[in-house]
Amino acid sequence: MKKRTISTDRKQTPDKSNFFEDVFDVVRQIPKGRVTNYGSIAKYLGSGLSSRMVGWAMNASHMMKPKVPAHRVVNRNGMLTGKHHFPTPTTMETLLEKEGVKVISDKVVEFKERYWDPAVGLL
DNA sequence: TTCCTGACTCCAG
DNA sequence: CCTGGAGCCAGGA
Repeated sequence: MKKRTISTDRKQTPDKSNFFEDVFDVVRQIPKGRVTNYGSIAKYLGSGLSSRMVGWAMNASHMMKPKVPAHRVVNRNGMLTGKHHFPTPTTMETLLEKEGVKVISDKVVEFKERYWDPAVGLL
């Protein structure tokens, strides 16, 4: 097996892998009423992780405890690309609006102002 | 092991 | 402005 994946290689890890833990940890630190994008998280973790991996990790976030505020993570356009993966298609925007984030046409209003960069927030 | 898919992003046309 | 293709890493069949 040439391809040595983290989970297989580190199967001794208690959780799925350190990767999930890192992603969740960052997402959980997103301030209420703020949002971020996959690319920034990937870049913050940095190392070679791709944006897709972040979103992919979010897919497992639902079963994680404490629950991860995946609704605060959107794509670079501020569009709620992952809304379809929530219990209901309206869950994501509902949660966001409840936190004070307006969502119109599956997009975060004033995304640029609502944007929260992990590298800055965790500074 | 190889092939396919994915909650993304960037670059061209 | 919108669409398509390539790059990206990890997991499942």
